[in-house]
Amino acid sequence: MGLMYQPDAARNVGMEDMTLTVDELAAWRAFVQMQELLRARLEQQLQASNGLSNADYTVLVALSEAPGRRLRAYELCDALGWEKSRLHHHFSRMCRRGLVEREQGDARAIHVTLTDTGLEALRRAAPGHAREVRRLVFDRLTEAEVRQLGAISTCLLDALLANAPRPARRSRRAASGAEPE
Amino acid sequence: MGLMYQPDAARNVGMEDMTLTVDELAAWRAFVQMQELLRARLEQQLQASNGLSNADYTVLVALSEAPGRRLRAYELCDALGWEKSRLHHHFSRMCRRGLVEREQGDARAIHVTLTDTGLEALRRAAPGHAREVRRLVFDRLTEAEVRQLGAISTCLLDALLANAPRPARRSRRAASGAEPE
DNA sequence: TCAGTTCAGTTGATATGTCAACCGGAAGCG
DNA sequence: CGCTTCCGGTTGACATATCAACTGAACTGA
Repeated sequence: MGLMYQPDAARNVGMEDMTLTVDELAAWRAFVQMQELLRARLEQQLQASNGLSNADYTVLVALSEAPGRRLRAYELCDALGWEKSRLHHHFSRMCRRGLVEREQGDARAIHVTLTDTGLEALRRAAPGHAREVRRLVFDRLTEAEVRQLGAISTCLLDALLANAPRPARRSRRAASGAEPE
Repeated sequence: MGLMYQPDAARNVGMEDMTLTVDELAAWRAFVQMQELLRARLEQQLQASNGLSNADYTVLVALSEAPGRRLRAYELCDALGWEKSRLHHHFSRMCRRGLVEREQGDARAIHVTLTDTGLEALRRAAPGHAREVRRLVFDRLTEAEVRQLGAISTCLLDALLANAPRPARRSRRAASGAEPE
């Protein structure tokens, strides 16, 4: 997703049955580009200051909030919205760095546990990361815009979760409150 | 970036000097998750229907809009906001698939040219992709929300482009109108 | 109890993105 | 001219993400 959908694109590409209006086009392009740049910046800040990737950070946060600072692998997958393979690979890398530990539970259960090292890394990284988010995002928006952004995001997120891909996935917002179903 | 910044996270992680308000937290979490899911869905749709990645698609669109369907490598970098290394690697892969061609110009100039095959692939992919964007995003939003999303995105994007990282980058919105400077 | 299925987890191939180091032509400057 | 610096482009190492195939435990139903 990039700078596509410009009015010109319709001509060049044969999208005569244009599916998006000009306003939508403009909003979409700005959104996509903003979102990519923002992601890259946050990634760089985390990486440079703490040697963590966004993915690392996300895993650490999820574990730090779990009871006993650990979760079963598939729970973590659900919480993050990751597929099991991604988690497995990433988990292995984080294990090597001592941020998390693998524990064999009963039967097939594999527990992912946050180590002290991991928690310490998260503690060091969190304030700077939060500051960056404030600096790049919330310092630029009015209160109304923050509300709008939240509303739009929630609306789109719900739709995305609802019409899920293959297996009707369960709720993706783990760790926030009561478990679904 | 994931489910971080929950009120609980502050306790667990020692972010007592909380940098984000509760409202901001909620908006941020929804935004991040929505954005990741949306990206994944669009990627899957493109990949499944046309064997293209988002990155492929973005390159194809940028080239299709360029005069003569070609750009110098660094222009393409600028247009996409990619670093040269990323472009080089991706370009090589797309070359192998016959979507684009490499042309040695004068001196150091390398021209990236859209092939007929590439244009054809773009033509086949564009309508479905646009439909997916409409289905997942614009069908869910009111006109007001579309305007808000555009305004917020533009605002944040400008800020991101302004306080650029290392070398003060030039404008990132290429291919949309007159060339900068 | 056994067959078929589901499910958690693993693995490997491949695609993708990032970083830092490098190469050689171009530009600026004495 | 000769030197340095800048810059477009290349390369390789590595981290990351995705997919499909596989393993073996647990469930299901006869």
